[in-house]
Amino acid sequence: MPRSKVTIRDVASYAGVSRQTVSRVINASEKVTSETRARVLAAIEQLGYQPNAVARSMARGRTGMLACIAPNVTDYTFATIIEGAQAVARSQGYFLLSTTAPDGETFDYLMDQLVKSGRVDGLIVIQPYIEDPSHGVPAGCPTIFAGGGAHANQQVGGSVVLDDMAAGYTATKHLIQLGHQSIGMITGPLGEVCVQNRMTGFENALEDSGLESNPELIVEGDWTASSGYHIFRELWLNRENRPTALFVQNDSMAVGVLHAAEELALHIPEQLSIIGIDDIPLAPYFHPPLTTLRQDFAEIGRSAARMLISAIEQKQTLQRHEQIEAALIQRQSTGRYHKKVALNQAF
Amino acid sequence: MPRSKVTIRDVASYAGVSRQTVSRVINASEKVTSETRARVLAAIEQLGYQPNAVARSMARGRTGMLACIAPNVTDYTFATIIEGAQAVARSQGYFLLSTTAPDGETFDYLMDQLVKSGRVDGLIVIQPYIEDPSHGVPAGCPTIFAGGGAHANQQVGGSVVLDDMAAGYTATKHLIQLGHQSIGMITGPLGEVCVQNRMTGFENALEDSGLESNPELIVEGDWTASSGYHIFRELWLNRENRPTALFVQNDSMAVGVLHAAEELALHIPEQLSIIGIDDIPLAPYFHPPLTTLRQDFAEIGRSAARMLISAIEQKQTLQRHEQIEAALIQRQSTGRYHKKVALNQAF
DNA sequence: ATGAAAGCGCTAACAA
DNA sequence: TTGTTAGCGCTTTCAT
Repeated sequence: MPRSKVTIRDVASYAGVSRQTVSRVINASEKVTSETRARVLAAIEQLGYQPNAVARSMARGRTGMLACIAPNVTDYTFATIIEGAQAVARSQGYFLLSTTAPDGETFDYLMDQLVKSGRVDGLIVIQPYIEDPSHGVPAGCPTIFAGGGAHANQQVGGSVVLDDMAAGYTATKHLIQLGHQSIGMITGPLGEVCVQNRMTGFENALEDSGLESNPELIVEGDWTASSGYHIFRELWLNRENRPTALFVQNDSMAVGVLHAAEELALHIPEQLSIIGIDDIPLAPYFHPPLTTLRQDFAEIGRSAARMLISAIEQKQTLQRHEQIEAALIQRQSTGRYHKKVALNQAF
Repeated sequence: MPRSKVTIRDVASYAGVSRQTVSRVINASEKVTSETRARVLAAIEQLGYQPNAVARSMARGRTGMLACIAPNVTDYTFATIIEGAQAVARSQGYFLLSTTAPDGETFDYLMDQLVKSGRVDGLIVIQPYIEDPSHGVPAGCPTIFAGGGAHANQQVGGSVVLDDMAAGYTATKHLIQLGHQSIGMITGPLGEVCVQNRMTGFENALEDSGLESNPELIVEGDWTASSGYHIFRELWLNRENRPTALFVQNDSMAVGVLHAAEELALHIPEQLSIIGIDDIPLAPYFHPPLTTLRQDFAEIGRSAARMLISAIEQKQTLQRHEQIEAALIQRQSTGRYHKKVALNQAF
């Protein structure tokens, strides 16, 4: 779109005032007579004037634009964080530019193009990987780390993360309370912070109940349903000890497991309990409906945006670190451990 | 982030040239001695200079920023379109700002803030509703309508849409070819363009095969799994004529149907064939794996971004209208119609 | 309460 | 090939 033709000058001359007065009106300054204000407002209305955002950014040195960087935007969890952040940003007069950084090189490029070139005032970074969480966010750029994991040792920036350790603990405890003693786990990629934390929660829960974790029953997946499917088949068909319950670190993989179990004519939860994490919208519609932990991703996004804007507007320091708890959603994929049922498949 | 402190002036004086020369170097103009260029480049490197994007936008009258407006960004289909568009945008040196416009008021606000205030150079609009598709996109703003439906009568702007009529036809034809004669349909919200087109395709396919469409077997859903679930229960339990096959206008609703069918102890596809649309990532993992039509959403986004950038750079006119075809993905939720099986439920 | 002047950092048009 | 002169549209001093 070519530059909008009507500028502050036009409004000023139309209203018979100086440009500064117009500026004062559109910036809601108090130091204008209500009469002058009315005249200016009328002129604005008449001319259909809309202040040029680029010029304002130029003059003010701030753009009112935030960026959210995530590995991708199609994943339900990331998208929901982004949507939450966008809602808050917009309500506070900011815009949120979301973009993907699948690798470090892209991330660096974005830092140049977004931050160093002054396109945005602040950053929400969703960076789930353990390796170098900040990955070179330019010093002085207000940044909030969201969702991924506790980068608590971050020298700059606040964070809003899931309490993954508690989530792993809760999920595992749920299975233990149902009487399960042989509990397996399918993890996400080991290079991600949340995966490690969920594992720790898992181990802690077992330990607190005097159970031993069996390394044979812990397998690394890649978050996809496909990986859950293949891992479970392998686990069920080729291992000596079969678990009676499985903690799967996200719902997509859990669906893969459910599907494989179905193919193997396994009865869920009678022969195997399965718990996921995320509570994606389709979770209640799986076969059977999936017990899982609900994460409030939208709230993470909202909270991150709030923190970021506060920091930008210097209302508060950036050192806050927030954790969002997950809630157990009990459906039909988990059930009490019944020794007989688990051992003989005579249904 | 406060304005980056090193400007083109600093580089100029450091390199002992004028600002204009620096400008030429960073804009890859040919009219610079390779020796000067080297000196300037060295200065840039030394000082860690990064051109200020806002100032460039100001001087050039263009921002290099595009916006994609969708009803939401969490829906898999929208998110995928956005991701495709982002990839192309970035590869061409643009940024894509995606944002949501759940209602007309928000849309208008965005037009002011994004277009009239000069924040973006062009627009990709995902507006699935029949009512006023352009909804007041300011004249002169390069715009591409994506995904929603054929706004072919759009006076301004091109479009990249799904061939929903063909999709509806293909889905229905598939069921007919399996021998089904009593075919029901669960549609999306009737106010959406694609819904109408898919219905037309459905009707056409029936007609071409000499079948009559039964209005009793056509019910409006809202795209959610929950609506599919409830509609199907109602359809199955309270209607006189049960269909032997169901065309469900998206995969989420199809999952709801599958779930309800499971609860009713129906055998799919022996007693009922179900076909969806979208091919969401989890479709192969449903119970049974869902036959559906795959839509290449990423390609829609890519194509839309390409068209938009071409239009902005005046490489071509905006009047192109592209249609993306869907592909039948045959899985296990559809099967041949067997009269006996359908009539007696003795499995 | 209002206005005049001086930039913000860059590019475009013209000169040299 | 390089430098000079003007802006882009707005906000921010500082006067008045």
